[in-house]
Amino acid sequence: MYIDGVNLSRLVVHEPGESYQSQAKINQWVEVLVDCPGNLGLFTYRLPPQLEIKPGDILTVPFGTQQIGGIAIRLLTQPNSDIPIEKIRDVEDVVSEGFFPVGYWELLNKVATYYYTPLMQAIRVALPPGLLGRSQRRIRLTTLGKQITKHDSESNNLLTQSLSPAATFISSTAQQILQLLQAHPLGDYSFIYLQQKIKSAYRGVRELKRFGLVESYLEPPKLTRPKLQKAVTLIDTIDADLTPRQREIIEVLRRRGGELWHNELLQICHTSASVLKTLANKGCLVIEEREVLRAEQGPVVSSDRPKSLTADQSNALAKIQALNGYTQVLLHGVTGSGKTEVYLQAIAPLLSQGKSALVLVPEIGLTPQLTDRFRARFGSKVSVYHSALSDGERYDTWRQMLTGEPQVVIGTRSAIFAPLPNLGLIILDEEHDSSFKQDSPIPTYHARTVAQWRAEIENCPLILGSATPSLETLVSLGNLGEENPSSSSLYLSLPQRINSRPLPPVEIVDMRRELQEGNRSIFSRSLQEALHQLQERQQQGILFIHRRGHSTFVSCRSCGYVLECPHCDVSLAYHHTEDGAPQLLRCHYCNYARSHPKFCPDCASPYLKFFGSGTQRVAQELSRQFPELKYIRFDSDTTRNKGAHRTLLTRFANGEAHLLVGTQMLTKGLDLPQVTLVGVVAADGLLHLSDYRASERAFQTLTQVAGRAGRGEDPGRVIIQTYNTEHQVIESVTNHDYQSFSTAELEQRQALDYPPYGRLILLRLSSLDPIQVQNTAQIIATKLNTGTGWEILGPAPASILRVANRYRWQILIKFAADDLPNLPDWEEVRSLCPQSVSLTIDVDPLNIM
DNA sequence: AGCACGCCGACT
DNA sequence: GTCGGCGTGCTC
Repeated sequence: MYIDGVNLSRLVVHEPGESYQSQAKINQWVEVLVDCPGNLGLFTYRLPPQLEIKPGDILTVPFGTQQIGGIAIRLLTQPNSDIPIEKIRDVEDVVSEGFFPVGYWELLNKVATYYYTPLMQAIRVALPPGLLGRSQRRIRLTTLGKQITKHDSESNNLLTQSLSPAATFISSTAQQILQLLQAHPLGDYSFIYLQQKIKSAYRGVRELKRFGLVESYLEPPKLTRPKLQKAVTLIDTIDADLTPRQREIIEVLRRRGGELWHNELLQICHTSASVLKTLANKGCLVIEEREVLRAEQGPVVSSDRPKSLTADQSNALAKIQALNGYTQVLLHGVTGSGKTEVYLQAIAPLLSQGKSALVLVPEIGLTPQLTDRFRARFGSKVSVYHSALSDGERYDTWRQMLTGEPQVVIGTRSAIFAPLPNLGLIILDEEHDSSFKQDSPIPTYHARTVAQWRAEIENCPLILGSATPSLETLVSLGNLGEENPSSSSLYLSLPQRINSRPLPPVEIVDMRRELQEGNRSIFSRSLQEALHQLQERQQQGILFIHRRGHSTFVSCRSCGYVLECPHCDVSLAYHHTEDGAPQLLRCHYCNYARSHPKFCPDCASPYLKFFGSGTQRVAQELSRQFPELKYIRFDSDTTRNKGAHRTLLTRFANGEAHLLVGTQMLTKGLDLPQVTLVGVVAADGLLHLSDYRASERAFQTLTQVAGRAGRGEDPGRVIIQTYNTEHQVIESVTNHDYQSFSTAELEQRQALDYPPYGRLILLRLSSLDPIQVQNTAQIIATKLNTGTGWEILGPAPASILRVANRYRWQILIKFAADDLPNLPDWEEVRSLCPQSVSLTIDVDPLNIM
């Protein structure tokens, strides 16, 4: 971990002592890990007598001219002698007493060390947003500043002359600022904003301040706080002297159980707050603020009971329940084999033992079905935690976890840091999914890796579930054949679908032959026939397309000009919004959008044509060829709004459409029993990606999407269209043969020392200056080449050199997985970067394009 | 990150 | 000589 001067890698938050009361008087100082990007280690603060602090508490402290967040690390009986005592300032406030248990702190330290991230950054991912505050300097007009008119300041005919003899004129900078502030309804902007908007605003503001036209003030940090609501509680009083109206209210309150929310009571009794206040003053009831939880409201689901298990499922469950302490379990179950039921039944006994369980899923929005099933089984013990929640919801759910009530938390990757004190089990569902890896910002952690550490620290089992396990997981289990009781890993297999349903047969269609034989449609004859059949029999299916949008690019037929994003080196994709709405071209990298030009910007020809086939294009083609067929588009364009996934899936489940047309999202754990047909429009986009993981990803995606077919009563059928029928991945997918795929792929990885046999660290460099990044990349690579124990690949420009106007280069460091070499000194590497070049160290990168 | 200070080139 | 740019260092 790089933090100047202080080695924080073994930093320990002292456990909250029992003899806390007596300590409070002695410990007048506290060392604080402060939330400032410079990472300066620990700062000492004085503890004002009215505050009580335990190590691990989240604080607000003064820092320079501002107030910022920090974590109390340890209490001191006397301050460090090397800082002058008069420099020590008082802690401002305690934000949260949610202390970190010892094991949790160890986990965060491990994340910081392994991912070469300042500890504070690791803490940031673990905390809900809005706990670590930061004050902001703002500038506002004074009463005088509001009175001064534009004309006054421009003509320098001043009012100001009467204010200050020095004020002979106002500089143009100051005038601009004044005008900007006067345009604002409240005459109030943040200092930062003014600085961005107007050059050298700092001097202008100082000038205006001298004239008394503006003032600057420090806005205290905006923190997420518990939501409070007034509650009314009945106090049993014998004969109070009450009016009939007051008696009536007391009676209502008594009938409702003696407790109601203040506003509820007002509404029921059609009365006013003053009446309640009077009653409170008479001692008949108490009005107090109470904390209410802002938790995401799940839909009402009818409760269910444990289902009976197949022989494989019960075997797996028995093995899991026999576990004692940390074990990594791979639950390798084919699509539709009932992994979720195993999870549910593994969790149930834990809850009654007073323990909690953590369930991680790739993307929560995509799996309303999964959360519904958990809610049906465990009711209100289930809470959901992910970044799409509002800050308040996240904060409250987080605080609720700290209570230690036995519960089930379902969440996305950041939920691996859920502060559950008594964890009995961690489950990663669809563990192969790449969304468990964070690309940016740092720490670039993988939830699976962190889950392994956490399970080890908490000494509880970790279940990794997948139909297509990642090669990392497969290899980390060691030799699968043998049962090794002393080993801390376990392989469990569910090779059969539930109710003995067969895996769907997979048909490969050679699109080259289709073309040769005169079919120029994007649908092969086989798929066309299947779609007709779907319509005739009123069955349902899924059509998988590798990319969203309408077409991959737009180009001119006359001169070949391709419309590109002005900020990135990619072509713009055409997005069809609605009929009649303006046509949009959009960049998938920076979200730049422009209207579709009528004429070629280069040669003015009106013949602009769309190429490639995204979801929209396929959907259009469907409407043309199958006008009777009803479909629902399911991709990130149509599911952007909150709850859209659920709505679309419900509509599909209600039989409102024959087809679900969509992208990657369709592969992630959808359980739609009525789906009989799965079509893959073109597998080729998946097969030909230029990184070493392309095959693995293609195999996983195709197997998963194929696995959506035939999960119900009716048998399924899968049609995959490709120009590359001989590809090894295609063959493995056709035969549902994970074994042959993994064996072949692992051989290749081993030959090239790629993960899981070797390890990678990717240095990503970016800058607005194309020359400077390239040079820096070269300098760093040269420097790294002088070291030993690793291999350097690159420097190379990123496959899309420019994104959002930043030029990107990268260097890949490859080394053996088992013996950790003396890795380069990152501080030294960082020091080779000029100010304008930013460097990110991505440990175990998944995305190296 | 902010926000100082302090050094240097381009003007009055 | 001052103004206004920006590079450097500090924050308990």
